[in-house]
Amino acid sequence: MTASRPIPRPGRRVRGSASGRPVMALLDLLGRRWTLRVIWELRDGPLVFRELQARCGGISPSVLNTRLSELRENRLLEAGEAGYALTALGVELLELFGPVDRWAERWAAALGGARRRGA
Amino acid sequence: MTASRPIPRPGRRVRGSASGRPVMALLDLLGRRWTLRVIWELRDGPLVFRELQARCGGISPSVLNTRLSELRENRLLEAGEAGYALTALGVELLELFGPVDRWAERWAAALGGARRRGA
DNA sequence: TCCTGTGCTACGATAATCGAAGCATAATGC
DNA sequence: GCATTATGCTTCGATTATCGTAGCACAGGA
Repeated sequence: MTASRPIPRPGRRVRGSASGRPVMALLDLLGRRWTLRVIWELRDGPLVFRELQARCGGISPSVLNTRLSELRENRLLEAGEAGYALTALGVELLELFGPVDRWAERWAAALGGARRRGA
Repeated sequence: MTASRPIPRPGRRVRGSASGRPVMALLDLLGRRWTLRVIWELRDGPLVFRELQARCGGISPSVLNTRLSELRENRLLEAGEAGYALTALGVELLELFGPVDRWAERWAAALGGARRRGA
């Protein structure tokens, strides 16, 4: 255990917010590197540790394990027979990102159409 | 110039993904520390630099400036008379988080009701 | 001129993340 | 029994991101 920051949880004080408002805890949790990506990669079903690691582009196992712990602690994810899977709560959260996926396409179109820079 | 990581953009390769899929770029962008929070704090209107910094719990100005650059570069935010404000795109993205806010409340309720640990 | 507020930079210190290697366990094949 | 493979996961040194404080340059206002 590397004993990093406390895992953000609703009702607790979180990074940069003394309020403990749920959304602040959520933003803290999701704002950590790879967290959003991990949830995203589990959208089509459970994945074992190493497969999940690969899907996340070779994220280092220590960080992945840390993220898995945080997400498990917050009941967004659980370990089962087939590997790690989103819980019912996790699926709900993921579903909120469905529109985000579609929006990202429009965002890309807006950026690509509006400017002619970069690659 | 600290020349950190390249700013993620749709169509470019991003952290842990060679695909350049818009949603991957978005996850990379939003997965950086304080990014979600900055967008969130601008939900009620423009804020000047220092006020935004304060709302984010005293985030260090260098990081805030980095985040602002990234968000400006991606047209989610712009600097105007009254300070920094979300663009139309930024508002759209924020609106996707409306359900997230409500969901966070239910999430907190689920966690609080289901377990009796921690403090 | 002296405040105050603005956006923002510099820089040393600290914490998070990386990258690679490896451990312990369990299942499989021989 | 013994090697092989796959599993979840740990360790550790190196790199990167973020922090925290101080301060600069500019623009009013008094």
